Amino acid sequence: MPELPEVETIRRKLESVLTGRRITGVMVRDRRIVGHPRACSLARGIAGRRITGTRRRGKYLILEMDDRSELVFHLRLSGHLEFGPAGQEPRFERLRLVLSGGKVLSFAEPRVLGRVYLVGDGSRPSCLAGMERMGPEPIQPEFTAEYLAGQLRRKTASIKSVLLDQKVCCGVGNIYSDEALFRAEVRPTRPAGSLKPAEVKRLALALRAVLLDGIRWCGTTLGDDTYRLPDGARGEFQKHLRVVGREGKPCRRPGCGGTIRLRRFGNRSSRYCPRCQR
DNA sequence: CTTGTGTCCTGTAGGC
DNA sequence: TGCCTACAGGACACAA
Repeated sequence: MPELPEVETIRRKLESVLTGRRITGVMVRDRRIVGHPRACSLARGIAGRRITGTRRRGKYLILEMDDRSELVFHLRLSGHLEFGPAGQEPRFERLRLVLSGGKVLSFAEPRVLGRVYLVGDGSRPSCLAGMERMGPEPIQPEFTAEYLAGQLRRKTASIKSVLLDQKVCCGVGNIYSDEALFRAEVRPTRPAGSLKPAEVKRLALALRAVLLDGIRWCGTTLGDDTYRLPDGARGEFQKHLRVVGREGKPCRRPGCGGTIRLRRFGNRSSRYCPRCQR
């Protein structure tokens, strides 16, 4: 699932190949993926524009246009962006941008949960309010142990669900929250407000470290599903996961001897080592 | 405000 | 073989 490291990897790959290219054609193949404005307005609005750069905010990927408008993608669970020559469009393609130089950027999304938005200079549609309210990037210096402690204070919800709250730490999803909690030796079911200062500090550092590792290894491609780089390549971070995808296997911490457990609470699954996460 | 639950979506895996 | 159900889960609406 595309989380911060996956979206950042996609952004870095697209930055070099998209910047300077003009959008010569737009094909909305499924209008349900257009979040704002209407499909026809979005198509009209970006046709003929030149892409001047890319940005990322949390799990949102933003293409900057020469008229200061922005094309904003959210890949949700199964969305991916594919860049390549015309004529090689992927399965489940929902939006196609035909680009100068004979290239195509395809937004493919089997589950139709992902969205694309066109945001004009200054205008802020209410459907993107979530992006406006988003907390700091966990890989930026302002994401400190003190900040995190303030966010966790007096909260009774599980630390796992608080980590998934984009207002607290944006870009974190199910995979990287489990991995960060393992590295910090904190059990996902712990009430957020019950973490001791040392645990909060470990968690802030672990979040940062695991997200940077994820970027370093170009994201996580589990099995054959979903996440790929824009050229179809796989990420490599799945080789370095310590709990995700390791249910029933021995804990990797030297001398631990525990077995990684899978537990469902709320309506999502968590993996953790019951021996070293307390 | 906080917290938990349901909903959107559809392909795929697994059971029988 | 083929049908059916559970599951994957990010964001948000909504209820308590």
